[in-house]
Amino acid sequence: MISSALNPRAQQLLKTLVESYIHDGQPVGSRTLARTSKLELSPATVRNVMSDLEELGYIHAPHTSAGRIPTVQGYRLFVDSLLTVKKIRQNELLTLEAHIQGTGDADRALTQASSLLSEFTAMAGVISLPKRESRALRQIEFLPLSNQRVLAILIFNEKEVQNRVLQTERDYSESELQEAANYLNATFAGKELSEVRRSLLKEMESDKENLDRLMSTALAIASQALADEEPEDNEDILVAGQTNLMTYSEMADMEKLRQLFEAFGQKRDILHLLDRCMSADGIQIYIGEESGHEVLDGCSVVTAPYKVEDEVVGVLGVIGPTRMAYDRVIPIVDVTAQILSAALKPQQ
Amino acid sequence: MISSALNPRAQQLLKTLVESYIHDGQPVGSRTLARTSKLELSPATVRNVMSDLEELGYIHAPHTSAGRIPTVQGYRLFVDSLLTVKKIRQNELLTLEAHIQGTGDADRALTQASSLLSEFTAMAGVISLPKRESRALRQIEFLPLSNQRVLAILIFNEKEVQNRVLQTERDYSESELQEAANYLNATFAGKELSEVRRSLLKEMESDKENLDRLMSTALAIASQALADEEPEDNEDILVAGQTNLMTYSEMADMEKLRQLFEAFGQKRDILHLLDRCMSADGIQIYIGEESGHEVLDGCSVVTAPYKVEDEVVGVLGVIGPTRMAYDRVIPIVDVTAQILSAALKPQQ
DNA sequence: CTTAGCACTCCCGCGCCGGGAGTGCTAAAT
DNA sequence: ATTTAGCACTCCCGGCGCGGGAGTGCTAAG
Repeated sequence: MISSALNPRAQQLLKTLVESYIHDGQPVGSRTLARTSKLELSPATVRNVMSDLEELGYIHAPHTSAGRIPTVQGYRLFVDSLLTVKKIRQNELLTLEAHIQGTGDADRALTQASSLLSEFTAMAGVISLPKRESRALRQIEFLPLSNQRVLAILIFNEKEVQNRVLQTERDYSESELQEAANYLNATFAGKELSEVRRSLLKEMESDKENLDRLMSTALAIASQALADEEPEDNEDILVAGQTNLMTYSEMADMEKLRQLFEAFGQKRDILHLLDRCMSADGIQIYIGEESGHEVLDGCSVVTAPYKVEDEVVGVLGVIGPTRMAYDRVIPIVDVTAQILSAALKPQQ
Repeated sequence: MISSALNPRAQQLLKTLVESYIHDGQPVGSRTLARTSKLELSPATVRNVMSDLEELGYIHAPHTSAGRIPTVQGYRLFVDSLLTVKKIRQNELLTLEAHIQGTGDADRALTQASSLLSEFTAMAGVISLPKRESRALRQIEFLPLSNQRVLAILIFNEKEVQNRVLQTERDYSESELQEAANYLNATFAGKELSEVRRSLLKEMESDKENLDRLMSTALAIASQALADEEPEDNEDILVAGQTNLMTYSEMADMEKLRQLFEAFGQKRDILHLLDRCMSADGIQIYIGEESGHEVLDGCSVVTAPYKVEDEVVGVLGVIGPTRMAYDRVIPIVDVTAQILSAALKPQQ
């Protein structure tokens, strides 16, 4: 038995083993490993080291007489301290800049990011939509519809528009609504949404009796229009290139793949995972079971948060088989996050 | 050789054969067929008939000594003139009504329709979004943004809201925009979009010189705001439950399935197919290669158009393996289309 | 501690074989 | 003339055994 801290030679061998397995997907034996690693060792020596590595849980053999493949723990050690990441390719960098930074449209930038991630890695690209916290109400409009319904249009910040149909207790005339809107705009424009809600409530509480008709109308409708922020809508993700995953032999199990795709569709699980990555402020990697989600068994997730004005607002990344080219994927995810952050910087 | 019109007995046998194959997915032999069909015939007689059916191209044997399976032509004859469709199940009917008709929201009704189609058939549900032709402009609003950009909000019909960011030649003040909007609303509200565009152009042409500042502002911005209708946006489809397809053994070919999913993602091909179904005004079925799209090889598509005010505005349907329970699927698609049509009827 | 040698294990592809299912043909029966 | 029984034949499919190859663990020598 050997001390559980690995000596440099064992590390080097583990590194080459993982690289070799990632490269061609087959268990690596002592002979190949002896040849591939720069160390001048005989297969027999290598075998001894491999035996130790197995005992420590970094690699394991699928059966008695096959080579070894990395365990999750092995991958973990590999990405944490053995990996030498490559530089991102020049043309990839240029394409990312052109397609993400180029467009002024934030939504489009997100879509592009996810889609380019999937394209460059040949796996699935994911991105969580930015949480928009400080939404200043800029303007509010009401339009009467038939049957006691009112269309409310809310405009936030620069150019975010939201509209919803309200069911009201009676029909309102156009001018009535116009007045209400005018009042609300005068009172609340430029204020934070949460603040608006608060003062709205206060106002309704306090002056209950001596409200004039106009104000009571305005408040009644406004409170409904601003009621609960749509709960799920901003909790959302974009997935691109999921079909890429179908080309990997390790994803051949149709039923497991189905469940994975299902998870992409439901978005819930994936979203939770991405949310967890928000806290860390660099590259975050979940290998296989580490994610804690059954469906991601056999998959790894590489993510990086992206920021607006130095505050993390979302996460992007890729999902693919555990056996992925981390040395290429990591810089791609990293750079994409940076470029996206730059692209989302509010104009001047 | 037998006359190419099938005698009743051959038809009956073909019918039972297809039913049997659809039911358990295995080539049907003469013995089973003789037993299953209500006709009192010996396997030998059945074999003779089967031989004829094969010669006519309705069935074929995967290899010398397996039973027969229907060809595309066989399926075609089956659905065209042999099939006896079942009644839709009561609980399915109720669920459809509750979830599609129940909600007042048109968008939600479409999503529900597609998703219920997939749920009830255990295949993929598709629906093409309704083409909205007569879009009366109801109101138009402008808001100034930074850097010579203007946010235009267009409201159509009842409650359709659209917004776009315009790049203008100079900055406009809020009041300037307000005036322009007022003018436009007064002039064009309630008119057809196409008509608005036409008179807008005419006005710009004719009075070029003696326009006052207000009108020229209004026209300049409006022409841009209404410029080209977003070209692709309404050309869209919803797909639900594609993962269902992964459970069918006939979809086991991963690469083909990948291409199919890719087609769902691109939407182009599927959309074209659905568009073709718009013309027919009842159930439309494409079996296997009949669709003309390579990716749909081995798949069948069952569609029905849905209407608003007696005019076809879209198509819904399901996509699944050619070997599907047509007798159950057809009424489901049919009824769903009817319920959706009813649900989309403009209120009162 | 490293290495050569060696016996051993296990997978994998291959060919073989026998059973089962279903066919087509022929000749007899209706 | 159609239907049917009988029969030989074909083909798939699963199981089996076999040999080769790859890789291991152990032992003993360097």
